[in-house]
Amino acid sequence: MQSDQIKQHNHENCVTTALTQAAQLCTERGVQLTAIRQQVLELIWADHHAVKAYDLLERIKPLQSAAKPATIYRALDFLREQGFIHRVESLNAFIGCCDLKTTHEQLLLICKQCENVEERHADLVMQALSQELQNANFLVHSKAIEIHGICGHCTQEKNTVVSA
Amino acid sequence: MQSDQIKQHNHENCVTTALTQAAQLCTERGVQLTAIRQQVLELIWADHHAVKAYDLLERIKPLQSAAKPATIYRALDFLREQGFIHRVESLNAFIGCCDLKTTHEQLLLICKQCENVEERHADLVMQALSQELQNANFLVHSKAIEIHGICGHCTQEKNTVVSA
DNA sequence: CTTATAGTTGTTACAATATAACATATCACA
DNA sequence: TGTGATATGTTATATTGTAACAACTATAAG
Repeated sequence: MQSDQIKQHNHENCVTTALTQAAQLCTERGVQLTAIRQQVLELIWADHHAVKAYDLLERIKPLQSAAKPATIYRALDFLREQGFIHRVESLNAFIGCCDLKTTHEQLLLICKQCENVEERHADLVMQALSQELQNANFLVHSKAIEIHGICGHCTQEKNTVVSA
Repeated sequence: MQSDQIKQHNHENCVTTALTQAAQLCTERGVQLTAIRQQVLELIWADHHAVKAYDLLERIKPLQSAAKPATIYRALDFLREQGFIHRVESLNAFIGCCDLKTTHEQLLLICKQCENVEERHADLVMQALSQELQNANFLVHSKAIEIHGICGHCTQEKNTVVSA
């Protein structure tokens, strides 16, 4: 409902771009973007919400009537390995990665109200974080940085107050 | 095994401090640190690893033979509400909070090898993050910042290299 | 004291999330 | 066209977490 107002972007672009880039990267890497994998990726990109594995399972059944949990989890594993999606740890859910070209470890802003998940590079945060980890002599394998709250669009809806 | 070497601190202090402070805060707040809740908190503080709910269930059974999943999850809910423990989202597990006095949202460094979880304030990171969130006009409710990798102690064990 | 009430725990059942293991099918290239 | 690697089908089960309602306990007001 209110999430429609948030889509001030042409979401078709997101989907098309994501799928095109994924297909291209798979070719480059010599891995297979099979029908199932592509369908799962498309379903994840249906909107900017995080999607749960069993929801994906329900949604893919019209296309893949034999689909079982393993079907979905395997596709998700593949898509994650290839860096096409993120797992949102604090939601047990998955979102499409907006930026297949550059880095992968980003800030996720998760709106409790419209449920949209926004990915941000947040270079300064990442820089400070790298420094901190270096100080700690900690060798990073992966990062999960997930912030829950209310996004700008949703606060504006209620308050009609725009801060700077 | 190797985690023993990491304990270059007297862990008794951690436990005692945590339990004493928790008891005191409960009194101040007029909430009850019941036997079950205290036992769960103690079990969580057994070491600096994140503990899973069903492991806690097994461990508490000698003390509370009637314990069921709900027993544990209720205690965990209470301890979290009071800020005595953190949930580690990316592990579906729980750790004791080292700092009951000040802020709560800290950096968690999770070692894949010794499985210790270190909590860090990382003020500069948090500062940069606050700025980023303000820029995004995002109203924070909670943060999960979890870094997986190899901790300083474990890398030293292998390499005998100490960086600065 | 005693009794009302909020808070806590007991108990059963089940929902939601995820993986293991092995059989079968398909792809991609020699 | 056969062969090894990759992907999928299938069954079963492990793991994590909640719902709902009954029974008990602490506490504090009368």
